[in-house]
Parts: sequence; structure tokens; C-alpha cells
Amino acid sequence: MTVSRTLRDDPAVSEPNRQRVLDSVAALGYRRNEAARSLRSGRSHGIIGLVVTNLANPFYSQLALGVEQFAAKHGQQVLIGNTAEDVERERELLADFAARRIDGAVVVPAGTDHRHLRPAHLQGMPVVLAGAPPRRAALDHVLVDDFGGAHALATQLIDAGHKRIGFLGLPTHLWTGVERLRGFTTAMAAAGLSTKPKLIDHHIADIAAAQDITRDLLELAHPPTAILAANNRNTMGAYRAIRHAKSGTALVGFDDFEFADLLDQPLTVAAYDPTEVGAAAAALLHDRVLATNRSRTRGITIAVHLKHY
Amino acid sequence: MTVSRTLRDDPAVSEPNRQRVLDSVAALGYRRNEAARSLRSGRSHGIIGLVVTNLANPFYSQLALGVEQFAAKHGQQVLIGNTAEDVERERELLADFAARRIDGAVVVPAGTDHRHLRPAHLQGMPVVLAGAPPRRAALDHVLVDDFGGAHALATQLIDAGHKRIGFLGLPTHLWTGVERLRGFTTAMAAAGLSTKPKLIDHHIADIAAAQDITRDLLELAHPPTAILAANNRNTMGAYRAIRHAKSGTALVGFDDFEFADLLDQPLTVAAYDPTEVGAAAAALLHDRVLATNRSRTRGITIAVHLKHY
DNA sequence: CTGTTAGCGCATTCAG
DNA sequence: CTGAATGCGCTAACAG
Repeated sequence: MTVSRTLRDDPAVSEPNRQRVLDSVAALGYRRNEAARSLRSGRSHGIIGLVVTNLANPFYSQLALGVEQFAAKHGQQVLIGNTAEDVERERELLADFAARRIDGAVVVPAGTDHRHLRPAHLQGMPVVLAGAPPRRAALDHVLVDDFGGAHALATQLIDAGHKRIGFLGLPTHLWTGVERLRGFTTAMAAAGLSTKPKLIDHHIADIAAAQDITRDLLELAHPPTAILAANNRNTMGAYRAIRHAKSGTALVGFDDFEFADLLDQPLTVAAYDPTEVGAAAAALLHDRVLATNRSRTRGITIAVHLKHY
Repeated sequence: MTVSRTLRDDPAVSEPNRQRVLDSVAALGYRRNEAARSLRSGRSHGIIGLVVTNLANPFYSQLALGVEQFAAKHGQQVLIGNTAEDVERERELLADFAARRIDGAVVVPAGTDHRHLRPAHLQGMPVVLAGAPPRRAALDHVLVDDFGGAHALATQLIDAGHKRIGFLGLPTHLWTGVERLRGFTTAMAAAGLSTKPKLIDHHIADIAAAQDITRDLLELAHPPTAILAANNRNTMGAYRAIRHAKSGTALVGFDDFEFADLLDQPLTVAAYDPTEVGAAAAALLHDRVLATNRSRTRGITIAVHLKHY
């Protein structure tokens, strides 16, 4: 018991005994068995989960770093899972996490129905969403200012005199896809400009597709004079097409990326720090775990700023 | 007991009872308590650790994905830790992992002395190294063919007729730094070419430093006609300097990177798949955990191939 | 301040 | 094939 108390920083241990314990612990290399500890108390001690859709994507790996850094600062460790956009796998992972009685999880959701992420379905384990707002569930969440970033990008083009602007969007079943499109169309409408359906695309799978679509846009009878790409892959594809066509079309894009400054033309990107998203989500989770009262859910939005290359 | 047996796939349960259990489990949403499970058996059930030096680095996040994918295939989960190159933190993380009685860990080591990674120091927990060979400890390991890749890059330059070749190296306290340099010098020696100390550099901290050093190289009285960069950051820095100087200097580099095809000059890179490194390490760990006999340690080397842009 | 008792939920062992 | 007894290592609650 004295050992247990000492290692738990219980003040009810005399100083001489405390020292004797610490000395012996150091000499023997003794470590508490965390499995027994968490069994006894019914809670995991210092493990939080992180579920992302694609760990190889730099956005999510940086987010993971943010979660890890916050967790480390609080003596916690991070159990990670990759869903590859598969909702079934997401459900499975979280059920596993709950069975391990971990403290909670940060989730980048794969789907748009989040009922299976409610604590009621996970033995009371709390979940914080990252990158998407909760749907059909009351959950803490951290978002990126997708609307604001896209709005600012569009506004910059409009202020520079562009009237025909092409938009390389993301699938609209993604929150991010909807918001970035909305930012674009709102800015256009505010300037009294019309958004031509012909100049807007959503089903862009990869860099090559973005390049093809941009090439088609540039070959129109009335091609756009500028293009707004909704993420960095679309930006890259558009850049290739523009460069190939030597068209002088202006380009702005959401997401910063390494080597953006190596391109041959001016580029403005809407940038933000993914580690901040992760850290903020971990912080919300931390608060939620400590919250004895079931307080209202909270939402945080991470700011986006323009960066000119 | 019948529930316990059923959930453990113990064949000693009658079919009707098995079904009744499974039905009830489904109806109630019951899940075994993994903490109790691992307490009882003294082993963690299906958690492996992963310790990397920098999760935000795409190399390590892809490695992490490889580990996660292998683990998922075997019903395991991954506890992740970031050392930020801090050996003390590495030691701490692994001691924590051991205290949690996880099955084992894949470690990208921060230092060159691996004695603290021996099972004897970690309550018997096995460790597999990734990216560096074991030093002062007998450990399974997965390496990349750094020597072969650098050798192939140098050989390509030599075959193209280059005689004065600059080398942008990595710190030689890193295994990778030593091996890539050795690949370069070996190829040069085999071709009867001398390696000028003036054209070789090691203490390159970031892209900007690589750019500065390359600029200095190009301003020499006898500048190199080609440059071999030992990783993708050095390649990027060298590219900037070459492009700025409009010198026409040839460039090859270790590591593939996204957008390498966007550059204005031909580029050859030594490429490999980091997820393969992670998957191979997880596989070695898996074998080691299952190995009842303390078999000899094993080492695997992942192949590198040239890719021409 | 320190020690004793009891139990967290599971799986091993042994009886039936 | 099924169940009862027991203990994994720790800590809450209580007694001294």
C-alpha cells in the first residue's frame, strides 16, 4: 500500500518511507501494471484514441502529431486507427476502443451519420469530432474555417478584377466540400458575379483528374481567367494544366503545401495548421473526460489565413 | 464461463449454447473488458506500440500506416508515440509501453545506443527496429537499402559522364547518413574518380541550408557538374539553387516526393515504399511475439529503385 | 501515517 | 460439455 500510495503521489506517506520506496523502485526498475490499475478503477489511465480516414495524408498525420503532443503533455498515450474511409471499420475501431476502456477518442469521421459515436453506444466513452460537425449526435467538435478560407480566396480573385472564375471542388457529401463551395459562391454573389455551372466541378478524384478538368476549362470558348482549387491536390493538377497550356490563368487554392514556392507562377493558398486542429480536439476531449457534469457540447473553429507565394 | 469460452472461440461449447450466447451478446451489446483480460493473462491482447522520431514527416506517417495495416489485419491496434529525436523520451515511452504490457513495439530509434531497447530492460517486451541496425543490442530490424540506392544514383551520374559530383549528405551519426555517403564514395572509387572533400557536405539542417550550400558549390572555380542529394529536403534545396543559378547542373536525389515531376529539369530519385518498411517491421514483431523459443534475430532490407522524372 | 480486507472482470484449473 | 473456485496486480474503504 505504501508503494501504491507513493507512486500515486498520495500525500499520506511519510517522507522517509517515500524516499525508501522511490529508491527501491529505481533500483529494481519496478513499474506499476497499468492493466491492473485500469481494471481496478474501471477507467483507462492515460490512453486516448485517434481515428483518422487516411494516415498517409499529411493533413491527418499532422493532426495526429497535434493530438500526440497534447496527450504527451498530459501524460497520456495515443491509440491510433485508420479507417480508409470505411464507416464499418470506424464503428469496429471505436467499439474496440470502448472495450479497452480508454478515456475517449478523437475521430475524423468517415460518414455523415454519427449516431454510433454517441457515448451511449460506447460504454460512456466520449468522442470529439475533427474536421466535420456532428450529425444526429451531440458531440464536441473542431472544424476548420472552410467557408472563410474559400471566401477569402475568391474575394482576392474578384478584387483583382476576375469575373470568370473556375472552381475545382470536392465531393459535396463531404462537409469540407460543401463549405468551400459555399465560400466561393457567396463571395461571387456578394460581388454581383454569376457562377457558371460549366466552370464548377466536384467529382475530382486525384491530381490527374484535376489536371484534365482544368485543361478542358482552358479550352472552352470563354475560358475562366482564374481558378480556385478546393484543396492542394486540385491545386497541383490545375497548376500542371495551366503551365502546360501557358495560359497565364491565375490560380489560388485551399491548403498550403510544401514546395508551393517552387512553382513558376504566383500562387495564393488558404493555409492553416493541422496540428492545431489535433491539439484543440485533444484539449476538448481532455475537458470532457474531466467534466463530471455532462455539460453542453462545444465546437471550435480553427482560423485560416491567406499565404502568398 | 460459457460466455467467456464462446467469445474466445473455445470449441468446448455446445452449439445451442454458443448461439444463445452470441444472440445475447448482440442484443445487449456486451463487450469483453480487455483490461481484465490482459491482467489475467499477463499479456496485452492485441496492442503493439510504434515509436517514431517525427510523425509529421511523411516517411514516418507512411511507415505508421504500414504498421497499422498489418496490425489491423491481425486484429491488433497500435499505440503511437513521437520522440522528436529525444532519446530520453524514447526511453520513457518504451518503459510506459512495457508497463502496459503491450505485445511489443516497432521503434525508429533516436539514438545509436540501443541497450535500453533490449527485452531484458522492458519486462521482456520485444522491440523491432526500423530504419537503423541495432547497436549494443540483439534486435530484429528492417532497413532500407541506403547504400544500394546511393550507389545506383552515383552510378547513373558517372555513366552520364560526370566526373565532378557534389554530395549533399546527412549527419554521419545517422546510419542512413553513413550508408548513403558510402554508396556514393564506393561508386566513385569503382569508377576511378576521386571525391573532393570540398564537394561533400554533411551538416545540412533544412531545405534552406541545402540551397545555400548548393549555391556555394556552384560558385566554386571548378563547380560540380552534377549533384547527389541524400534526401528529399536536400534535393529540394539543391533544385532551388540550381534553378536560381540557371546552371544546368544535373541533379539526382534519395527519396521520392510528391510533385517531383513538376520540376523544370530532369530528376532521378532513389525511391522505396515506407509503408513496406512499417509492414515488414510489424510482421517481424508478430513472429517474435509468437516465437516461444528465443530464436536468432532477423534483419530485412527493403529494396530501393530508381525513378526518372 | 500504515496496514488489512475485498473486489475490479476475466481465464486457468479442476470437478462434475 | 459446464460450472465452481481461485488469483492476475492494483486501489477504495476502512481499521488501527
